Amino acid sequence: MADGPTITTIAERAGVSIASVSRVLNGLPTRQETVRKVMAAADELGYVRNAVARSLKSRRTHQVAFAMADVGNPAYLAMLRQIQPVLKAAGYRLVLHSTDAVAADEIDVLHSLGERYVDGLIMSPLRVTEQHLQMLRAARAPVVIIGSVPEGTPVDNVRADSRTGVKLAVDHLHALGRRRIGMVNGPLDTVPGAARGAAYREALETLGLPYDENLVEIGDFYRAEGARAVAELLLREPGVDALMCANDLIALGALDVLRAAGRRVPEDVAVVGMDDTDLAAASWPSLTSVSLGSAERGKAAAELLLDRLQHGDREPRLVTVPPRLAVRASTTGEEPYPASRAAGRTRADKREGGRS
Amino acid sequence: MADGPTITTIAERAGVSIASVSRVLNGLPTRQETVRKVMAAADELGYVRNAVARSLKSRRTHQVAFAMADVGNPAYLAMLRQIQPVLKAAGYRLVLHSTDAVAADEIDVLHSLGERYVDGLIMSPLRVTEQHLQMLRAARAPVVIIGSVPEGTPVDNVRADSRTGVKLAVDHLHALGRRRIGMVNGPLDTVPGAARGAAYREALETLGLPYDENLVEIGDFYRAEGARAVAELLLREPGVDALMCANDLIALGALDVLRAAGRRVPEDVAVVGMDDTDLAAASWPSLTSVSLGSAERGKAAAELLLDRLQHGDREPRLVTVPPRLAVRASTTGEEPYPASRAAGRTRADKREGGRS
DNA sequence: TTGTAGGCGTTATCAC
DNA sequence: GTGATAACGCCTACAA
Repeated sequence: MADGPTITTIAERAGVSIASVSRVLNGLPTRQETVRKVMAAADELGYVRNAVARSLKSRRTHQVAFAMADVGNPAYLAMLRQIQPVLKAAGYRLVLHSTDAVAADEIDVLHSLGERYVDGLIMSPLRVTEQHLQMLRAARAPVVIIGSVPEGTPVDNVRADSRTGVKLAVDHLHALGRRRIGMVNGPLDTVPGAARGAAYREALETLGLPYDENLVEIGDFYRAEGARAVAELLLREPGVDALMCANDLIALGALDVLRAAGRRVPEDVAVVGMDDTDLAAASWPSLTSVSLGSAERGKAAAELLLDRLQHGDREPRLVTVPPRLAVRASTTGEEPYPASRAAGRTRADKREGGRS
Repeated sequence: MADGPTITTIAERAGVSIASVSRVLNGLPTRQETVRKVMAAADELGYVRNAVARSLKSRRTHQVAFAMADVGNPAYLAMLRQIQPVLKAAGYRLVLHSTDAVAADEIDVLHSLGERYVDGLIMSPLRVTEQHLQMLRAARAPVVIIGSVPEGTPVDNVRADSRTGVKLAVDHLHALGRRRIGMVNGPLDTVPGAARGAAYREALETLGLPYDENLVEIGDFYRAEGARAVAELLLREPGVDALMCANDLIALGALDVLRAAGRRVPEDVAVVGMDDTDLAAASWPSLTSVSLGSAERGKAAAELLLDRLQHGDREPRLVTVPPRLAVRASTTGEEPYPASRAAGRTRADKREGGRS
């Protein structure tokens, strides 16, 4: 762990100036003989460029930050999985920030952009406050926001469409003949909770189904809470024949309770989750789930940022990623495993694999 | 996105020298009046320290890298989840490397330590080659290896104990009265495959059970492969009453096949997985699984690295993390959900939560 | 207490 | 082609 060699060390050893060393190292036109001497010296010394000094001079760090609420959340993980290779391919390193869903931490990250340790930032904030917007307008480096941001904010923006997503699910249930479609939501004061609740109501309306308060239960975005909520809903509305759950964990809780209550899924009650996490494919019955395109959003965000890093100031762009319904057994009754194994590994299968 | 202010800008504005600015910014003894002027100027200009310039001078980046094979693998994710907060609390940023299980990429990361863009590295290599060891000996920054490394290698080392892990599981099955305990393993030419296979044999021996080749089936570490392997094993040995699976995905495949074959779990066949991933708690029946302590290993690695960053050269340390058996319904038949919901949220529940 | 000046390792602009 | 030399932004003797 001795102090590494610098271009000065090489210059001395090769008997040339540091300018020549730098030129050789950067492939600028140089006499053949000089090139040889420098390369030889560099090799012998095991020289490696100092990235910090480089950055100071070039004003580029070749690092990009990704800030999200929680590393463990599968939705963010899906984004990360897409962002990483895109950045890597373009020669950027990834700096990871976990903000623990604390707004102050997000502001902090935005502020730290001024330290110039990264060339840009991808951020997926829990909600966008006025303070966020202020910081975004003053940001010292390009930012891509995954989420929604008011028009006119000078950042690229990637959005999901949970409204259409909920509609896809409700339509699917309706097409299967379900007419008493319940909703198990998370808190209404969260952005997704509010959006999904409204979308549910809207979807019913479009289908000409009545909106019935008794069919709606609010809990939190956890499995145990989902279970509790469904238990109460069943008690109040035994006739419910389908459940639209605001995320996969809630849906797993629903499966727990339905099983315990002796209701068959999907014969008696069909269940749909949301986010299409790995858990959806692992549960039994496997869970039909609305994908909001986390992976696609991550990829789009990374590409937007890279583009912006090259073409300094173009107009901010908005990308909206369409949702997709991943149909599985909890609505159709058809299990993909092990029957379809001839068709090759599933996506979740490959993802989870590895010699851990 | 105009060029940010520097200490020079502040110095001019405050009418003092850059040295004074630096002193104020670093809290060194300075006259009150000067402090005021500098702070005022800094505030008005929205000054933020340039981390790159700082690093060049101080030779510290306050960044640490974590290199693993695949961001999507739950075992690595569990490590990441622990590493992140430890580093953050100590004021370090996290740079993430995904090596895609390619040895050359790992060597690359080791080499890039010479660029000095991080102060240290935590690496979980797929396997440790001679080239790895060479690079490790020549590493230009402290490294912690999660995995096994020969004695004498000058790096801190954190290990799992899959041998004891398998023994825990086999003992558990034996205690439940199972005597025809099969094993579904991954390829024997992988490190975990070999270790787990040997441990299985050893565990049987200790219990005085015969080792029967017919009870062992080799596939790969994926769900569909696990299903295939179990299907063949069932055909060959219908009397099998327990399955030790080399990871959770294989175990999920086992559940699929057993269900399709009309075998009850655990009444007819008990199933144990390995790694104790989130999937184990999501499946039905929920999966008893051997935790190899990914989370603990991550935490230990981060702490070792931080310690090393403070106390430059102490002796390399070795930490071995004990395995733990997470008992669930696939062996005991007792489902934690929703019965135990009064007991509060489970670990997996909290982990997965969030307003995605 | 404060300012001047040198250096961290590179890159880039000059003359030569 | 090549070699001094001046930045990049910050920290820190050392001198005043």
